[in-house]
Amino acid sequence: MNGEWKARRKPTQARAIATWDAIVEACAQVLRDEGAAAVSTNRIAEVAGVSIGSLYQYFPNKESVLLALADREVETLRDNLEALLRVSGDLHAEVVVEQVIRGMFAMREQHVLLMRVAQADRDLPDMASRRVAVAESLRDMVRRLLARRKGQVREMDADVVSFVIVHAIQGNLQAIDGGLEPWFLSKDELIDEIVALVVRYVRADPPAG
Amino acid sequence: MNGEWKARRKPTQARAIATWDAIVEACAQVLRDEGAAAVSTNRIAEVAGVSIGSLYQYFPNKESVLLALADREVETLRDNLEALLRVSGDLHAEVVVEQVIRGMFAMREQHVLLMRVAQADRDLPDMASRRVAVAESLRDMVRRLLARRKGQVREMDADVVSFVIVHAIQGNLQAIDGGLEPWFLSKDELIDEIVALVVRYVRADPPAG
Amino acid sequence: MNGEWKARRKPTQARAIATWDAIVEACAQVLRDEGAAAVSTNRIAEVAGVSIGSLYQYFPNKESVLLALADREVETLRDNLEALLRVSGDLHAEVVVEQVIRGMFAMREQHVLLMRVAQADRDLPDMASRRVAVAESLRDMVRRLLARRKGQVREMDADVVSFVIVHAIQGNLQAIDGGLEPWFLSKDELIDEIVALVVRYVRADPPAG
Amino acid sequence: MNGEWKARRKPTQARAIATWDAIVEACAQVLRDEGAAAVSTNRIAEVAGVSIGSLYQYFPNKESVLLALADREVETLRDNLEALLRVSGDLHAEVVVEQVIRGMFAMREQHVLLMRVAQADRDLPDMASRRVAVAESLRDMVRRLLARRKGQVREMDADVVSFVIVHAIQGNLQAIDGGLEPWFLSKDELIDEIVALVVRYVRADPPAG
DNA sequence: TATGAATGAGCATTCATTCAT
DNA sequence: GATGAATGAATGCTCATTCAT
Repeated sequence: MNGEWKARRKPTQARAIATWDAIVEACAQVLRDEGAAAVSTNRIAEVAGVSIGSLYQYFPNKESVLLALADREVETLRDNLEALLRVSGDLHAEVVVEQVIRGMFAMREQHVLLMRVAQADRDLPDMASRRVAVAESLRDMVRRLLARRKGQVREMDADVVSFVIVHAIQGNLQAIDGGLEPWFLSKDELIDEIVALVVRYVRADPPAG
Repeated sequence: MNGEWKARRKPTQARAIATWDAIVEACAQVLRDEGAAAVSTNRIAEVAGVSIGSLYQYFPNKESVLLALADREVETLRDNLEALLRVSGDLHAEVVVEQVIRGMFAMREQHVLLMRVAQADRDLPDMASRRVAVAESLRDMVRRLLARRKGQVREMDADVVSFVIVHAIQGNLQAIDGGLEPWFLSKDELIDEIVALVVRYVRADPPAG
Repeated sequence: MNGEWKARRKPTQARAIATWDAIVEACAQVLRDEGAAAVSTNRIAEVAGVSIGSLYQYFPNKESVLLALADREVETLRDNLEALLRVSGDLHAEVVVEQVIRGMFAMREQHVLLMRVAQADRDLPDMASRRVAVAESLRDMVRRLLARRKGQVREMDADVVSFVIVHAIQGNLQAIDGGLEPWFLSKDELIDEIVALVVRYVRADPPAG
Repeated sequence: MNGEWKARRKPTQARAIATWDAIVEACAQVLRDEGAAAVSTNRIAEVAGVSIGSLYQYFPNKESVLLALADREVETLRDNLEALLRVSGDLHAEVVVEQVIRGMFAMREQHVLLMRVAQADRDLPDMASRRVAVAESLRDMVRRLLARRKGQVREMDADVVSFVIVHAIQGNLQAIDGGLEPWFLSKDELIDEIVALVVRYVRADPPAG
């Protein structure tokens, strides 16, 4: 172990960049196809088609490769969220909520990887900040969506509500790709139900009486 | 690796049972006190005060020990849930929801262990069934609580709703003990907010018009 | 690296002792026959006819093997010195000095090993104490020899004189087995000359005038 | 490994000489500041501010760099000795002996580096010749000092005596900077005592009777 | 039945050296 | 000539598992 969890340097020469990317991508691939337990520097180098020495030229240790992968995934997650926000326009709340959830769902499928990385080394201190980054990005998106619909939703603390929503959705999505998908519930039905959960949570209360 | 994930046998003789328990407890202890990375058969045997040979007399491999521990924890989780149900009586919905969430929260704190085991070897196929067992137990509790309050809640599919509720809660609790607890939200406030989420989700809709 | 430089434990079972000894002896052999650069845990285990795992069962790291070897050599050095003292009887100073030097010389030849170990890892902090132990043992022997010949030698500080003598001899012996043996000087002539050096150093001064 | 232990060539162009020197100096620096274990071609090149490729342009392998450094140090040692001889003039024997020892001592302190190099790779065959060179230089100096004082010293074989003297001194100096400096003896006292050793060794014998 | 000595595949990491640019 | 990306053999060490006693 080493104490440095950052990549030694993000190289600038073309060939070096290719190697760097190949290593991170190989890490992704191994994690995706062979599971967290199979992630070893030797395997990564092998899959990357690169010598073990090259791997250590760019990364001071195994953890730093995982961290680099996590950063890459956080990056693309953010891009996806921006795209989602851009298209969500001024649609009605229920529609947009469904869109968001479907979006998160799609992202999840696409980013199981990130979750695996994040969990793969939960003892690794710097991984925590990546988990925070993911949560923050999602929460930020929800906050902005709600802000655009001031009239349609009840008065509430945007920070709190967005936190609860994001993690309620995450919890349900996680249940599914953790293999907990139940026989009585299709993926689409589940999404409809989560929409109901969220919409009921934020919609304006009926006038008392 | 071995292909068998079950304990070789749950022994019946008194001394053998003691040994078996000591091993599982040692596994729990190491996991709790030294972290998932420290869990090794040699360490478990050492902490259990048992020779490595004895460990392998009762368990065919490392994974089976973790599985046995998971089973033990699932068992006590179920007991805790039963207790919760017994005391929840006929309280008003909001009160009981809060109770349930606090209960789940307490259990989580108490059962971090189970979560750690469950995650510790997510590649281990048989661990999935334990995760299912946990989810099922929780869902069952929620279903029974809702059933007792037919009048206070809207018409709905108990299976679906209990699924969504359990995982919405789980997602939020997970966020907290994953270190995502945000500055703007105390644990108690979060619980209040989850109560709101659930209550709004299940409460009878106001008459249209 | 590990921080522990001691053998994990000196075993008591017969088979275990045999393994322990085989490892230390293999270390000696590699050091003697293949040089300090060839000393690796894998090579030691191989030469010992033992698996690498067994080596690490008894020694926490490479350095501790070298240290154990150093201790073994210090031990036999002490035994040799005791023997030398026992036979030196009440011989005349010059004779006994020659004997001592020949003794040290013989030991040196026999203990090149110890010197190699001691130097092999001079960065290893605990090795220093072994070097001290060697020097102390030799000095102690000289001190005792001088004490027995009070009348034949001048008045002097035994600590100081024994220190100077031991290292003067060591320096010359070292020169030889460091490959510095010169064409103009046979080993025997050198010994005679060192005898002269020491005898002249300690003999009673002629009465002034 | 390569079989060639000499520098590929000592370059003649100004810029090339600068590079060559930078590499040797960097080697010295690493050895001095970071210890023998830290000496690697990559580190040397880095400290020299030179690419690893350039290092291998001038030196066929790592050992040749150490050898070049050893040569440089032998060179300055010789210069120092010449200076010492020049100033020693016609002083009385005891005074000059003390001066010599102090001189050797100072040189040792200054040339720990050389000793470290010499020891750093004692398996390297060509390093032996550098050790010989050091010994020869010192012996030569002693021989010349004695020659100038023919009348004050006894009849003796200059080669033999100078050899014994040099290594007797070396042995004692080595003891000190090997960390064997004892509580009962200050550095100055030790030097006084070595002076006594040498003076008694070479002084004319009293007339028999 | 219990013990613990022994095994060895496997992992993270280093470093001397080469060679395309 | 200089650069530095790339190589890969080798090293220290861990840990699940077996088996003789």
